[in-house]
Amino acid sequence: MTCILTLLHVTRRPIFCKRTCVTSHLTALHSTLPKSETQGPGNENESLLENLTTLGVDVRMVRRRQPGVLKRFATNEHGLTHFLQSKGASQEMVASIISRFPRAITRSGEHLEQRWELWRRVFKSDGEIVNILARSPESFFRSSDNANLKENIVFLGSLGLCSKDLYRLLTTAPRTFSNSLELNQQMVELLRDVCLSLGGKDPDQFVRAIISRNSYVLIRSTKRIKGNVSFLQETLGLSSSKLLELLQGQGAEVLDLSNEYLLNNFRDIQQKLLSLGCSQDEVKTLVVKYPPVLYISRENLRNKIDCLQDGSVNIKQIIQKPKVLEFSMDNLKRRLKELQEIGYDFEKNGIGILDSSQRRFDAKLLRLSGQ
DNA sequence: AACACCGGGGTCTGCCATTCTC
DNA sequence: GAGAATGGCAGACCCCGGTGTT
Repeated sequence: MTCILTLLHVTRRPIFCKRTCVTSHLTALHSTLPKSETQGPGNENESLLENLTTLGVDVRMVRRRQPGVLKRFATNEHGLTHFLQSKGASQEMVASIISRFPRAITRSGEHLEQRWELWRRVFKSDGEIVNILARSPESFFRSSDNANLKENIVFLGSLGLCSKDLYRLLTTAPRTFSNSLELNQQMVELLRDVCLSLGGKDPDQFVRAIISRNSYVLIRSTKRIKGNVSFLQETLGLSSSKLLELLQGQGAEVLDLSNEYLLNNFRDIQQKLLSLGCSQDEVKTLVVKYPPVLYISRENLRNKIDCLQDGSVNIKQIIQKPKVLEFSMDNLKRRLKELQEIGYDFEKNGIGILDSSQRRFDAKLLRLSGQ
């Protein structure tokens, strides 16, 4: 298990204003909180409150999130602080970690050492773990069951994921670690069942394919995944083998969306295309050719289609080459404008130029301008 | 050279509800 | 019955380039 590591770079996925929303939400919430939540009940441990304040912890946040912790007499805030600092966390990080997941201070030094050692079986440096902790304290601290964690690591390793995929799984969805072993096993069983029910011959390979393409599957409910598979099956009317292929391919990317979101987005796509004179079959063609279209928010999708149409791209061309929808609005607008300036004819030349990489697009544009 | 096809890369938490445990 | 542990939820893309074919 010690070889489960490969370096990976971390950049982005839309982090949906979550943190800023929480902050503003907090400010708004605080002004309306009942007195007991801002001042605290009388049975809180005063010396603990002092300790936390000294450490820079946001006690109001603690009181709001896990008030029971403040009533405890035996806590380990200093031990936790020293422990995390010895691993490279800054004082601010520690304060933020405790503020966001107060129960962290109830973990003993021995427990922390053990848990860290287990995480280190997957991550090769303390710094990587510190970064994840700073991002998501709950993933590390929510469970106190180290034996379960150990079993989870063994189980996830036994799925036969390549080291890169396993590392990515636990970097991007560290909550997987804190799931009960049973929960993770249930999801894997569900995926195997889906595969077998669709006539697949290699359920293990299917599980690996799904997890490799969508790291979030294991932190979703089986109800959600099951619902989405059923929805795709019923809506797209594909044969079992075609659906199996879809799920192992780009279809995996939309499996973790909420059932309702998937349904609503499909309806939006359908409504938009039908209003443009397309047939029901063409709606399905679009989704099958490019399942991630279900991921795109309603407004974004409408804007992109409108923008392309305004730039003289035909909706039928979009259906045939839906990958163009993957590009940002800004990018599409820019390209359409540049192409318009040189009189590019989409009807004659197709829309392939729109979904090429920037480098290829620029090179092509240069050639066309030079002619 | 130009194009189409295709798959790769990166990427998630903080909260609430329910169940468990003491 | 309180606090701890665990399960589940909402939210909502973009870009690059290898390779085979003509």
